Amino acid sequence: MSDIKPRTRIQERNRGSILEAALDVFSQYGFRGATLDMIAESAGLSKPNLLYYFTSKEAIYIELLETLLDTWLDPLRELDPEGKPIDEIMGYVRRKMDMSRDFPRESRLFANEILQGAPRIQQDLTGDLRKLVDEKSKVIRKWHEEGKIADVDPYHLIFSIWALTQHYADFDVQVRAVLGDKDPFPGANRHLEQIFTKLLTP
Amino acid sequence: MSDIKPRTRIQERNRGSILEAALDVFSQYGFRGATLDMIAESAGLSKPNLLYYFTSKEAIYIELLETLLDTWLDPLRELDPEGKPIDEIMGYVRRKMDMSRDFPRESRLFANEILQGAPRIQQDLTGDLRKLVDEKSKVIRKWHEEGKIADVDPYHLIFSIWALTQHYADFDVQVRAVLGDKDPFPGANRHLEQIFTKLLTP
DNA sequence: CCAAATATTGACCAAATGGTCAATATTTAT
DNA sequence: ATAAATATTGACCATTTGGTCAATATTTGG
Repeated sequence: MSDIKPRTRIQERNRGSILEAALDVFSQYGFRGATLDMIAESAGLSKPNLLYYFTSKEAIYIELLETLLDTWLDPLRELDPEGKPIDEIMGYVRRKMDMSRDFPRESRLFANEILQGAPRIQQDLTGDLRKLVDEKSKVIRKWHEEGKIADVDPYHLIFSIWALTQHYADFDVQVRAVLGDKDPFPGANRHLEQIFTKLLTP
Repeated sequence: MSDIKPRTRIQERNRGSILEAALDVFSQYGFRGATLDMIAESAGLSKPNLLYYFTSKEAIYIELLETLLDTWLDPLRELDPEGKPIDEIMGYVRRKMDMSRDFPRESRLFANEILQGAPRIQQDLTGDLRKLVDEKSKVIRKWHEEGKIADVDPYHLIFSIWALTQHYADFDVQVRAVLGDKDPFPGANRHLEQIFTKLLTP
């Protein structure tokens, strides 16, 4: 039934190396600024070898972007309309902070694609993302109408969460330059807890 | 005394066109992803003509970055230790929002340089920026000790202001994809006013 | 072990890129 | 009007870039 051959040991290994290396390079230099040579060198392969596994530079980039988008919306999807509102929102903030701490390169890949004008994910933005944000905005608005949280603009609340959490990944270089050797995340988590608790408490 | 020749009418015009075009291209694609041909075309000049005015791609980029950094810290410098704390901080937020609205490309140029690891402004980050943030953090801490504002982490407060204000410039494509045709800034300004007023009120 | 399948890579290619340069056009200032 | 200074750009260059390809090496599975 399935005509697709399973991936060999070497394919698994090398595709993984390439995607790992590519994530480094694309997240730093964006699509146009990255080169196949950079990625190949970082992956420990020759360029033709790399191109044995992926048909083109674009194919690598698209694979990374699609993987990223598959998971990037999950934290917001988990916001439960039946849960306690402040807990649910704070849970979302925590999930996003965990992602910024654990997947900074993915965050920067996304930031880079957005800075480029989002040429490859425009449909995702106006489609799935918009729908999800619309949906969760209704939930947040309803929570306010039930007196469970303060009156906030749901859209700008969600943008705030993105802005504040992703900043620690995207502007990591700047944050660490200012803070010196100190890990930013513990203080950031406390600070964001404070911001959103005060903001949302009715 | 001064050996420097004044710039001619044509030099002023063409340097301006080049810098304007370069800001467009560098803010979208970063240094590596931008090309002299793109900039020249956007400026309405030939590439050798462009290079008559600037010695290299790097020289154009550095000029833009230096101009940017000259003004980027001004809003924070204006924070007056003798003023009313919440007014002063809200003033800073407003100045930053005005910048995001009026100079989105500059914000994106900065974001792009940071994503690249800030190779050309590392000294600015660990030098002037750090000093200024340290200085204003002391002011904020003192305001709290005098009971004028709530207890907040001054560093993360400043990062929050950066994150929330710059987001509207840097992720403009995403914000507008979600909001549709609606101008994000009025709602954003109200929302940020709410966030910081609640956060800071003792 | 061995043949088939997969993986590797040096050599190569056309196009793109950051420039350089000299001939020519335009502007300036007297 | 005119000579000097400035501005413009086609042609060119060396290097880089995203690939392509065939010879060879390695792995796989019977």
